[in-house]
Amino acid sequence: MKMSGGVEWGLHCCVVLSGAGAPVTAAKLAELHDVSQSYLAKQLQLLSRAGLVRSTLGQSGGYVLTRAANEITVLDVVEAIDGVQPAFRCTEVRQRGPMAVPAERCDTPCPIARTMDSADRAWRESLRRVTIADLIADVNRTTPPEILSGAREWLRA
Amino acid sequence: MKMSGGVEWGLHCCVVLSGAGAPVTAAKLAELHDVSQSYLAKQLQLLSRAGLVRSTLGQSGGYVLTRAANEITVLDVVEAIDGVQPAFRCTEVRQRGPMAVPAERCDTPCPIARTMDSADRAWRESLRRVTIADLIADVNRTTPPEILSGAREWLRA
DNA sequence: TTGACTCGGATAACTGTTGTCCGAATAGAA
DNA sequence: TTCTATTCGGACAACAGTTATCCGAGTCAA
Ligand code: SF4
Ligand code: SF4
Repeated sequence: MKMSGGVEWGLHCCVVLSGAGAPVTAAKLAELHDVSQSYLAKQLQLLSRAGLVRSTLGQSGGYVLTRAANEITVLDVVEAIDGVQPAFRCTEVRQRGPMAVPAERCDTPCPIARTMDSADRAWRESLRRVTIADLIADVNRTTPPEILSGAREWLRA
Repeated sequence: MKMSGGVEWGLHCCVVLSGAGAPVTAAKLAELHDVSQSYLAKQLQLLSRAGLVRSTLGQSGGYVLTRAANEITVLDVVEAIDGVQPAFRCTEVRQRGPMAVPAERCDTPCPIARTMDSADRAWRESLRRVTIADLIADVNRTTPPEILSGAREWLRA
C-alpha cells in the first residue's frame, strides 16, 4: 500500500502558494522543490480540477489558492491527488465458490468491510482536522526566518 | 493508494481456519473461495512468516492458527500481508532545491510528516480493536446456519 | 496585432502488485 | 526402513498503477 508521492508535493505547493500573494508558475514551484516540473504540473492539474487552486493563463500567470489557508484541509489535498476511493475494496468473495452466500442475503455489508470502512473513516477524519494554516504556523515556528524571507524573495524574482 | 487484495483473502482464511479443528490445505481454501490457489499460497506464506498460522507438511497437512481467534487482530493480518510501512513516505523535499533547509535543522519531523503519521496511527489503532473472534461472532449472527454447517462439512470431506 | 508565455490533456518508461510454476521437505503407508 | 503421495516454500513471468515527459490549445500583456 503506497500513497502517491505527489501528495507531498501538493501540500508543499499549497503552503508556498499561501505565502505568495501573486500567482506562481508550475516551473517556479518545481525548481524551488527540485522536482520534475512536468510531473508537478500533473499534480497541480489535479488540484485545479478539485477546485483547490485556480490557474491563470498567459504572461504573469500561474496558480493561486481559491480559499483561505484555514479553509483547506490536508484531507482535501490528499483526496484531490490520491483519489477518494478507500484503500480496501471488497471483491465479494462470499458470493463465489461452492459455499457461496446467495446475493439476496448480502444486503448488509459484511463485518470485514465494515471494519475496514471504519478504519478508513478514522484516517480521513484525522486528516480533516489539520488545515494548511496549521501547517504554515508550524513551519513558521520551526524554520529559520532568513530561509522563509529568502524563499519569498526568490519566488518574486 | 490501494491495499493488497490478498488482505481480504487472508481474513477470510483466518475465519475459516478458526472454525475448522483440523489442518486445512491451501488448495481447499482456494477452491472454497474460488480464487487462484497459487496466489493464495503466497498470502498464506506471509501469514506463516508473521507467525499467525503454522503449516504442517506431508499427508493430511495444511494450515492451523497458532493462537486463539480473540488473540489475533485484524491489524495483525493487514500488517502481515500488506506490510508494516506507512502509506506516506517523506522524500525530504525541504532539503533540496535552491532554498533548501540545512540538514542539521531537520532534526524534528516536519508538520506534514507528523500529520500523516498521526492519521496512520489512528487507522492502525482502529484495526487493532477488532479481532478475528469479533468477525466470527458477526458472521455467525448474519449468515444462515445451513450455509455455515454446510461449509464445515465441505471442508471435512 | 503581435507575441511569447501559460496551462491542459495525451503519450511513454518504470516500479510495484498480481499471478504462476516447479523443487525441497515432510508425514504417513507399505 | 523405504517408498510414495502430498504438502509448503521460494524463485520466476505477466499485468497494472504510478511516475515522468512531451507538445499543442488557449490566454494575457504589451
Ligand atoms: S465477506 Fe466481506 S470482505 Fe469478504 S467478500 Fe464479502 S463483503 Fe467482501
Ligand atoms: S517538509 Fe515534511 S513532507 Fe516535506 S520533505 Fe520535509 S519532512 Fe517531508
